[in-house]
Amino acid sequence: MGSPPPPSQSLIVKLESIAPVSDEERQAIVALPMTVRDIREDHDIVRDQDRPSQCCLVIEGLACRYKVLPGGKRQIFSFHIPGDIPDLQSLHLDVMDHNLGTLVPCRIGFIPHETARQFIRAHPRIGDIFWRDTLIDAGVFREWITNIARRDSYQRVAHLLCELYVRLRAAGLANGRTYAMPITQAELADATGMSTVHVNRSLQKLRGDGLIRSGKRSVTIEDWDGLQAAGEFDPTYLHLRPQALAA
Amino acid sequence: MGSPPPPSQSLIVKLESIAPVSDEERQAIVALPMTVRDIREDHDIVRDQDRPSQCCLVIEGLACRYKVLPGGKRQIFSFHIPGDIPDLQSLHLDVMDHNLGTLVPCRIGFIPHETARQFIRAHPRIGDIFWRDTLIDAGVFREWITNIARRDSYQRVAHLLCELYVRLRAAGLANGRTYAMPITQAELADATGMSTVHVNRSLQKLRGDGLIRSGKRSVTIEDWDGLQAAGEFDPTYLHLRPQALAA
DNA sequence: CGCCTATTTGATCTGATTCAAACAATGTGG
DNA sequence: CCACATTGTTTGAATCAGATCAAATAGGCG
Repeated sequence: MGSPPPPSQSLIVKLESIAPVSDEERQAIVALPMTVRDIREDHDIVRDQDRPSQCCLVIEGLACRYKVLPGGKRQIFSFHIPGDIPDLQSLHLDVMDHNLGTLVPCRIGFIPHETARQFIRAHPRIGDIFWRDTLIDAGVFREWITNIARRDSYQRVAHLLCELYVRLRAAGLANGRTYAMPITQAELADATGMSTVHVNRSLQKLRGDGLIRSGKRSVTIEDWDGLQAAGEFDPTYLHLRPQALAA
Repeated sequence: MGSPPPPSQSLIVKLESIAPVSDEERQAIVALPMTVRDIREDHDIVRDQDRPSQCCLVIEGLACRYKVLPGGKRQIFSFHIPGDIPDLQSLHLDVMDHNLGTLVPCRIGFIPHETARQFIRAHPRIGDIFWRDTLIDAGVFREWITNIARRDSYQRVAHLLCELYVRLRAAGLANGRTYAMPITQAELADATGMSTVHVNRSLQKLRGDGLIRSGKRSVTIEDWDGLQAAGEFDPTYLHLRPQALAA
């Protein structure tokens, strides 16, 4: 029913989840020119050492930032859902220090740096929201440091599931207590610094404890309070506005 | 000889290490009004949950960002040397999601948010450098994630020592291959997600392997190539300008 | 149906933690 | 200037969480 939402709809929802956006600004975002491209699963969008000339907006799908170490091990730094601009940093840091890749088939919008810069100049308040967004990113990284360094495997996985849930809910992408999670256990392992085997056992324990149910590429939270407690999860670091947090 | 440098001198050096700064901008920075205060060792400058109304510049000393977990464990996210503005983020994120504290007696400059905002408006290019700086912060966090999640204790400590060295050198605070490191092993443990005991043993091994010498609150790098190799250290993620990197 | 990828299970091994105590360095007050 | 307290470093022994290795099972899908 009705025409499909413009590609920038998810971006508007995202920005509104972290700061107020005026009508005029909303319209400017809708008018923001971008090239939309579909990218297949497990494909790099931007690579370590690249010097991107555009930013990319996740319109549909799921992406992640990661790095591959000399020994071949992979570390995932963050997952990116529709509305995220994972390489906003390339506006100010010319050379990439990590990769950005898809986890599932994605629809990605590309915005040339020059366009983005003009846009920020014309709408400085949105520029500030962008800055704010990159600062939240940094907060997420700090939380991941804490998670990996100081929590045991069970807590780690619980925490990650909480984060995904709250972010997806704020983006309007959760269905009650259920959300799509097309992430393999190997990828969860690369994100949490654990082995696949142990991710599996931790998930089993979370299920056994009645905190979650996990089916085919999706998760249902059975006991939200319990899951938060298990992961010592406190969403403050996501700096979401109250309405996005409650959602 | 001559008068002491103005408190903003370290800030200028820092900004120049990550982007070019014009004469006019340099003068504006020197003129930037700030309140200077000496803060004693092991004291919090800003606390988790605070809503700061000013940013702080490390003029002298060493500070760190950290969080304390429910169980009482502490995680250190970053060390901050003269020239750093560790809570620049508070300009855009009203509530703190971590603490900022001193590790040694520090001289700190406080710049009211309103002043900083006006300054950025008047000197947008410096605003961009500030943004860039917070993006580099995020890069450092990512590297710490990698370090903690994917490297063993020996590598972790080596990597951290490399990072400190390169940053201090870029700030003009290294003396050849020697630099002040008034960080206890317990603090190194809190930064690397290890136990004090193991930090100690890793340091001993680094010494035994002839990579470093460490004396009273200082470190001397005996074998720079070896130390970098041991820690898989690659300074790209610090996004320093070539001249600052070479220093 | 058969191939490929993802999940699950079991057994073993190890890097790092924990606990406990000695030792060294530094500072403090008498 | 020394006794004492305090904080940081070092050492040893026991233990454990999680990695690793290996193999079985379960889903998707062409």
